[in-house]
Amino acid sequence: MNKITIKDVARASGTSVRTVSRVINNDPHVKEETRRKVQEVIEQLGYVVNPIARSLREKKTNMIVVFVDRHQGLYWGAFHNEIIQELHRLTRAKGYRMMISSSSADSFAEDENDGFYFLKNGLFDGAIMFDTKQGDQRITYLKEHKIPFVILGKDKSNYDTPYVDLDNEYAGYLGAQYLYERGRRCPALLLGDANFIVNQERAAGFTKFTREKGLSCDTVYFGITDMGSAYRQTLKLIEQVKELDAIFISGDERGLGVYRAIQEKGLSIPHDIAVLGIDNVRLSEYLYPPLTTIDQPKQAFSQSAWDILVEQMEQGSGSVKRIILTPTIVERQSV
Amino acid sequence: MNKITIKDVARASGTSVRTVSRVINNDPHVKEETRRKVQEVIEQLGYVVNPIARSLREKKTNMIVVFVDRHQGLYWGAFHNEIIQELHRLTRAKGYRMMISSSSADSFAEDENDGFYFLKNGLFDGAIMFDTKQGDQRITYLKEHKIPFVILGKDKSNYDTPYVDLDNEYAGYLGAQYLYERGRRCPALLLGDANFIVNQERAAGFTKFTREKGLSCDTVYFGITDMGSAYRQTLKLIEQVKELDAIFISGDERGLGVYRAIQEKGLSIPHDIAVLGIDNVRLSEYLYPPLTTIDQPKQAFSQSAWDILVEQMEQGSGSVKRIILTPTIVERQSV
DNA sequence: CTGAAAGCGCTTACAG
DNA sequence: CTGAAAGCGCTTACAG
Repeated sequence: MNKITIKDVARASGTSVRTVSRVINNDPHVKEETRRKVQEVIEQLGYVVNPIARSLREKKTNMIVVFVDRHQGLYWGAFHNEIIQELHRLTRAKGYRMMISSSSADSFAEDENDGFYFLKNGLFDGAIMFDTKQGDQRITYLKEHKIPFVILGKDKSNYDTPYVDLDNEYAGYLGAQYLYERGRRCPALLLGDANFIVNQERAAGFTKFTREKGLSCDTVYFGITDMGSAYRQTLKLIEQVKELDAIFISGDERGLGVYRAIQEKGLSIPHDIAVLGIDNVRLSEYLYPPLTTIDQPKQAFSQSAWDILVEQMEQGSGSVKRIILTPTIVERQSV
Repeated sequence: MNKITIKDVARASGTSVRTVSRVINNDPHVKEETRRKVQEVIEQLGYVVNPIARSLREKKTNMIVVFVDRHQGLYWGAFHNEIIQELHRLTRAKGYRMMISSSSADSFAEDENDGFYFLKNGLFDGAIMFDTKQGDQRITYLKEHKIPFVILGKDKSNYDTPYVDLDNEYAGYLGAQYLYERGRRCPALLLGDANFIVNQERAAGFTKFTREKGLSCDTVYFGITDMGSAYRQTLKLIEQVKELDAIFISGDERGLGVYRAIQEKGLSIPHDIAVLGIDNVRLSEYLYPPLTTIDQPKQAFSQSAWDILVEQMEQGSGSVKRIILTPTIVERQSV
């Protein structure tokens, strides 16, 4: 641990703490000669400012958190990964630092261990939240305490929370429609945890379309949270529903499970059963056959979220903004 | 931002700051009545301790970082993901908090934006480092400043750095041997960045075996850092080397690329070309056919690293420990 | 069992 | 252009 403080620098350079602070912070009101002298000493002593002391004083840490929840035992998947990468770039460019911590809608209140704890105490200037749930208490907290934040996802419980999200209902609708136009009449939709808003919306859009067309096959399955359950559910579906001709899987990574099940049964994609994903992560392209999927524009997602957050942090709240991105299909060879 | 401080609590409860501090920290020397009173006020005011002030005073933050470097544009893959998950569990159980930040061997020195910056200034009590390189300057820094750390990987430049690593040379050897025993005589090894020690070792082990057996096919390719390059390299290999009968791919995720290339060429796994991975992450099981791979014991990895780190943080340096884990093969159906 | 006070390492009105 | 001093919110010898 470094022990040299601003005081040591002041002493060694024959100036005062105030002056050293000035040069550290690039205040122009310092004589060139003094500045050089101080800088020399800083170099020599290997002084670095203590961000903790600075934060205590400034009430600002220049750090933001992104919260992720656990998914099927893992903290995040390929989609989170790509967003986080983008966010990293963005925050750095603005002189902020970003950390990742885990936090869950369910445990935030009492759990001193939930990463949300940090936020309560001002360790961060703002937060980006993945994986919020219906009626998420954390959102209430953030709003009450006027802490800058933005949700990656949707908030149905409040009108005045900033978020950026895919139009998930449309994604469900679009997927069903795309499959239908390609002649599929008996699609099944596989979805994650029913408590996440995103899944409810995708289900709604999907069902909306199948009802419009009066399809008798319009089953949606929740709780498909990982490759394993996708695999097992697909196997079961193949055995039980004779007319099955398409699987619409929420989350391309989980698509691996459905691919394996179909291929193991000696069936062919897309000839016997078409597969359509949602996400368009890097691996989607390397499934065989390459996966046709609904794109979530990762770049736009990150950029929008960051813009919304920065605005709050730098000019106080202001007007709250919500951004809804429209999904598009990336055609490859699985449908 | 919360504005209630320990002073407010003291005033409102008719006690002193000292006493409030005592109850916050569960000091037994407080009259039961006083404690209750204080706790009531804390509840009522919604007071939470400010960890920044506490850290400044205590010179200890109870936070640790895990550093990850960028890989082919992404910050981490499935393997990192699983380790990080374990680490999360472990740190929480001990009352520490863990954050993830990005840092690279190349940019740490000047780059104020490199996550390593935090460490220099005492924001963390210790560090867990992924992705160190040969002659990594960060290690020198950590040692000089006596900051607790542990490497997930190896350090060839120093004798006295704590790390936990897979026996990567043996992993390379074992893979070649396994393939050989199953009748494969012309394997190719696909590896990531040649600057990472792990890749050099795997190459060495592989070559050691092929030389022992006098195989004429013993090519190793570096720079296969993602699914895309694995895909392209495999395609090229199939076209150019007629006898090719096995691909040994470092990193199961990249295996997706080799699978696609082989299947696209109308070849069959393992009949025409066997595929062997290293990692054993969750998705390995869902490739089709399920991937035979060399296991990295994630649980042992995390537990060992954590133990080493905690020991340093809690009882000062002490003796430095290095742990080498022995890889084993997980047989599935791709060889 | 309880309190007054110093100090952790900074920044910033306020003077000069 | 430069400095002495207060204060950010805690913890902890030191007294009592």
